[in-house]
Amino acid sequence: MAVKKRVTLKDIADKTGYTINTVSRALKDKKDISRETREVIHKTAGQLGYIMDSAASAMRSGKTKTIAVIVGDISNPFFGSLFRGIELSARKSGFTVIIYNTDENSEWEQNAIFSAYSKRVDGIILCPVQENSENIKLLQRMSVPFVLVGRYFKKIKTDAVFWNDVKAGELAAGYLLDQGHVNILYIGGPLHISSGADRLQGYRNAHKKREIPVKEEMIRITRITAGAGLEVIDQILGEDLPFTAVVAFSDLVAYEILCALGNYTKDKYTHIPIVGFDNIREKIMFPVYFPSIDSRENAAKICVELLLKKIQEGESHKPVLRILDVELKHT
Amino acid sequence: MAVKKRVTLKDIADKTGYTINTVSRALKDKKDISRETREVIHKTAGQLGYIMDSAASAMRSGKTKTIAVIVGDISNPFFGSLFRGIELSARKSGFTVIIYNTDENSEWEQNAIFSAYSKRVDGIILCPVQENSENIKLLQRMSVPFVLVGRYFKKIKTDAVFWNDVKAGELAAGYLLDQGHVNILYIGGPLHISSGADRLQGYRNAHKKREIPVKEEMIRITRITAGAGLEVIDQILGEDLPFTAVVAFSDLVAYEILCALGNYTKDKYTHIPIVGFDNIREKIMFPVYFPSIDSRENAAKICVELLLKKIQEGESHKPVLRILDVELKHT
DNA sequence: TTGAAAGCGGTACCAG
DNA sequence: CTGGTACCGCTTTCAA
Repeated sequence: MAVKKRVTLKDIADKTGYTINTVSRALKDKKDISRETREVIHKTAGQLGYIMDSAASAMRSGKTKTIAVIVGDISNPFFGSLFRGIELSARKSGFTVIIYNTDENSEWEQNAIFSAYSKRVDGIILCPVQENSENIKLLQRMSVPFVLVGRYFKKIKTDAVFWNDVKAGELAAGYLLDQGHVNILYIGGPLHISSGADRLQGYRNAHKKREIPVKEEMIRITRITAGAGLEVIDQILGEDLPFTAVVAFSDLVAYEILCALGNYTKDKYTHIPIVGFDNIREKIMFPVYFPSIDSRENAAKICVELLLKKIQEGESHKPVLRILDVELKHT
Repeated sequence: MAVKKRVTLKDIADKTGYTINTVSRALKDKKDISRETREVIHKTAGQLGYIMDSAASAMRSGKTKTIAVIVGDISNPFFGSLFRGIELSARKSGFTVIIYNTDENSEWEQNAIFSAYSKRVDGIILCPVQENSENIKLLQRMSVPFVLVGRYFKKIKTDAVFWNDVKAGELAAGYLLDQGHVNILYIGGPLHISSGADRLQGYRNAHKKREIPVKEEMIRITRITAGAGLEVIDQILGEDLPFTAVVAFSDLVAYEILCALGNYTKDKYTHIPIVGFDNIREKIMFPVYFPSIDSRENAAKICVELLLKKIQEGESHKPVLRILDVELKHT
């Protein structure tokens, strides 16, 4: 049963005596084809091992049933887990997913967008780099349906699904402040990233509400790619900064910090009070415990639903902001 | 600068006065087009914001410059990291990557293969479920270039890149045996999976070489999807099994086991001797340390190179097995 | 060096 | 209910 050449509609048409057209419609179960015909065609299609050429289909119909997901780095479990959720939801609606990594770099982000457009994806889910807003404007000009995830632009109206990061930052810092800490090291992401700015704002708010002054030297901004946490903490430890607790930009950064601190304490497994974000331990079990901020909602699913809705509605769609509520979780 | 409709070659042709054909070849920098013409065409293409329709291109040329990666679960950092490496290598050669998750389920694996075929991917990198060999035979019949990663079939000749898992198992068990442990719990993957079978073989070999008897009740086979480690250890702890050390199927399972054991000891962070596989800490820092088996080679890169070679060579390609040497790494 | 024409494999649209 | 035909946008081949 060698299947060297691709089986096409024509092969089925030849074998059954119907036209390509009829075969095409029969296989799509259009109701204007008689039950008998449909069955015959389906059967021979099965026998021949027919698999539709989606490139051809896409070309004519303009629909690829494919969405692109563009994120910083898929090997980051936060994105990995998000992506997995997206794939699951997308699959349920018959969509396939292409992935692009930006490494938090605008140029690669642009390449990804171009490539996705070139492949005629039906829509894009993007966690934007946010160094500038060029790429977003580009997406808008191309009029490809897209949804931002995890980050948003204050000045541009787009669909977006993101966490309430001001509240997140406030919860994190507040938790530690309420334990009596007043020197809380804050290691956060760049301020051009909305979550970076918002979480820091939350950190400040928490202090203000408790009338505790924020010490600016406790605030450290860093890259959010892998290894960044290590670098910062390494530097900080050279400064003799009197911090007694830490708010880390993500659980991953928190782990990096604990790794680094481990080198400076006798017992590697006694760690200082630290709070992270993303609650990665809910997805990947890990035997080191600290509180983490997260939402109860399924961001991935919400993204996909929103995107599909947007794809359906087309131009008439009005931008929707879905802000996910967050809470502090003790695993 | 509204770019509503897609810009096509025709638009450029109309604007420059050349034919579609000439435009196409000019944009591909074929040398049978005069420098002048090329420049004019490139310039107007830029002005109009032309982006090639790869669906159309693929249809005619048969090449999509896309590969599919099919793995168990991308949210597993092992696969996430592998995938990332694949994407990096593929990108360098101008390839895009589609991803499919099988959840270690043959049926989904088949769907993934069909979908990839339908999208006319140029090649596939697959970590096979191995419940049976139907899907591999399917791939061979479809004559899509593919490379297996992490697992191989003893009875079927295919291209494959995988770790020396017998040695891996031997190193892991040997390390613990040499520390004086004689009751080493082995928590491994299903035996139909090559790495599951091979690592267990290695565990046995290590005992044999040291003339230490293997106690069969120390051998536990489990699923390898998330949470499986927890289940097994939970059950084992009800049995009062006198193990003093553990060989875990992967670092992820090791972490799960440490989580579970944490519930039964006073100090959560004092853990029993355990050895894992994959050395996930090399990619993602975690402040819990134990030895892990891994290779020095870049599996992802090797996979991509092999696949691209196979794509180029076509039918003439002879299957290649790349067995990666492994070692025990103390982070 | 450039142009004309024939497809790639489907789908949309209209006719019968 | 089924067939005919144009056509999606690009690449290939051959001719000029």
